[in-house]
Amino acid sequence: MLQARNSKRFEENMKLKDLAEHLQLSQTTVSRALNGYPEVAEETRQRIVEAARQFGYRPNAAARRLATGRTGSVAILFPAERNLLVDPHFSDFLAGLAEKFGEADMDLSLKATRKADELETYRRLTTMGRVDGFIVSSPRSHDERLSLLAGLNVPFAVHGRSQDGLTFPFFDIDNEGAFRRATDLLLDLGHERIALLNGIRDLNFARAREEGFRSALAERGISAEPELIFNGPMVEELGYRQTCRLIDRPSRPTALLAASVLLAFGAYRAARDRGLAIGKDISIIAHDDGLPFLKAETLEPPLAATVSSIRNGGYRLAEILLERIAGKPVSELQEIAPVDLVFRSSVGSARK
Amino acid sequence: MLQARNSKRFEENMKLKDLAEHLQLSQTTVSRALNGYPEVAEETRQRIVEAARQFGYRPNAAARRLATGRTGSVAILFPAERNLLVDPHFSDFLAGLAEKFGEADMDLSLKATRKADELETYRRLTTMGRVDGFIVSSPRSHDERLSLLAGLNVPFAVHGRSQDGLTFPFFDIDNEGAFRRATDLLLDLGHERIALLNGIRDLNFARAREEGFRSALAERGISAEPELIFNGPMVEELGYRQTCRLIDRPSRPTALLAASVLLAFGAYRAARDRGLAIGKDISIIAHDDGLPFLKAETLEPPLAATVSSIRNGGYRLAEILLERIAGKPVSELQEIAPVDLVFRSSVGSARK
DNA sequence: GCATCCCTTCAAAGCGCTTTGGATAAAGCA
DNA sequence: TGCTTTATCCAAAGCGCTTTGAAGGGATGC
Repeated sequence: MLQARNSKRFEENMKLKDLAEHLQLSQTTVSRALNGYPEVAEETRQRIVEAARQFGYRPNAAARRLATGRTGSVAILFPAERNLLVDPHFSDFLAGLAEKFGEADMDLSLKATRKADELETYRRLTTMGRVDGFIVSSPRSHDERLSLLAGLNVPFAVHGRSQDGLTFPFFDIDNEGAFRRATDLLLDLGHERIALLNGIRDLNFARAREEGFRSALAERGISAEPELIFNGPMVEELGYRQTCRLIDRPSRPTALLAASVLLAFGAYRAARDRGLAIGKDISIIAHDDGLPFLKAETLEPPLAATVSSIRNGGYRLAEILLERIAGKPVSELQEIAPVDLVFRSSVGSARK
Repeated sequence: MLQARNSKRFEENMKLKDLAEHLQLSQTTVSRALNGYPEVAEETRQRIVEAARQFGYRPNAAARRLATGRTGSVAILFPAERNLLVDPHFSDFLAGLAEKFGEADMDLSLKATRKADELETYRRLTTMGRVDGFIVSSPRSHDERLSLLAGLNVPFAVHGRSQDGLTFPFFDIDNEGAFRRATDLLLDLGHERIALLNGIRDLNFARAREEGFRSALAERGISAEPELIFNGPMVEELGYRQTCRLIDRPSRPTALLAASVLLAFGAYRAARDRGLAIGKDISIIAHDDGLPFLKAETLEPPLAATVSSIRNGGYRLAEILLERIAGKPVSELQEIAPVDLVFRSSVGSARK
């Protein structure tokens, strides 16, 4: 707790007061001129702006924060245990956030918290007034973070949705529709034993994708076989292992739906290992988040996919949070982006 | 520029003044008690701490910042163009930073800036008093960020070093030594045509690694062939492509030194494609940053490596910056971590 | 000509904390 | 006992901005 006293900052910069004195104007006028308020004569404003530029004057952030109550920063928390940062989906999403917040000159602060401290951290950051809002990523179908934040009455925006009937700003893609259509495509091509390699079960996007998958099957009177559905982290390794397992079954699936290109990449490796021709012996289709280092279209054969850039998602969600902070009503800040389905040669008709 | 007036924050929280009044004490005493200063009677402190806990009092961050001059936040800038966040080396490093700064309750703020704005952003954040310090990553051998920051007189800590003879706090690993020893090992095993798959040329760590490589060769009277040295981003794809190129040369190298497990992973794929037995027909050794999803020891065959966790590096560098901010002299904040060399079966003796 | 308005500008009051420079009372010392 | 220390606590002065409430002066309206 003990803190060093008397730790004044670097060299002294020019202050508003100094600038005002130099210009023979009041601080009020200078402040207003610089912040774009209308009650300043245009000529005066010019003078002020010019002088500020010349002296390199910059308003002190802490003082401004205290006076306005706005912090100019938002936070995103993530579990320190799960190595989320290393998940390229998350990183790419972060990149989108950082880009937009950078443009808006807002600080995006990253917080690793242990699971046990997470809710308390939201509470603490809020009541200390350390942030203007939060980005929440990877919501679970039932997620206590959301009700907490709603209760704290602090702006937040969610990457995805939840199932607990709360109302909040979010950006999501049409996961259910995407997977329904992808499944439909496979069904149209005559596939009936279709496997699903999905994300971690609790996460809402995985639930939605499974729902889309199931409902497409159900419409044709097919019920999903539990053994053909896998839930887990979306990494190459698991795509490989699960696909091996599936291929080695007595009645192997003829098609495979993967929740990430990473999983599909593993599936490709497994198929090759087992000597199966992708697009012929086994069809593979995946959701493509647009990860820059693993492009669906450059795989061999090119991978059919439902596509939606997760990085753009981050960018858009940042905009949503900014608008929320600016006071726009929640009802106007709920966005569901459609997902394209791109047909490529990794899928073909079922060989009976 | 125009900003909404009158945007007061969420519900009102208890303030220091309220707490002091309730306790019938002065703000001074309450503040001191809570911040661990000695001039408060222990009994009084107990009362204060208890009351604070009970009312859920939290000091307002902006007010504290203004009063102390400390912001409680540090920033790391990265180029928006290069998709650095998606580089797993960077992400893992970030994870280490986030962990330590989280423990210290410091905000770590991520800033994507365009190359052209980068220096100006450092300047702006500093003079506005928005940060207590900076983390600088991936220094180039000659890096203008370092001289700028030194001139701004703001604390910063560098992940790596540079060649321009500046003095600053840093954490680095012994890149040169690591690669010298790895090269020595290969030479001891009889290899003479050794290739180097390295990182981007401008980056200082790549320079150091090449230096280590060259000096080991030079000691045995061998001079490095330029065609056997590759510089570029450390991704699987390039490891694959470059290794293919090397193998297809008339006199192919018998050993390969890679600056990342990702590059080595690509090299493995290339060797397999070309029907070469790793550890026999071609020896491969890499630097292992400890990326959690790609473990050198689980590759087939296990990959020999110089190892040093980049995540721990991030953690340690965060400590260094914190100590710098707390006033510790630069000379005590320069750390070069040794690198272990782990022998595994991906290297074997040269077949003549 | 006088009252009314608008356009500019200003002085001063916060924002909620930390910290300086005492003041008071109790304790130590001679 | 009288005086210096020491241990506690306090009032008030910032920190550097934004914003409220007012005022001065020229233009307008009748």
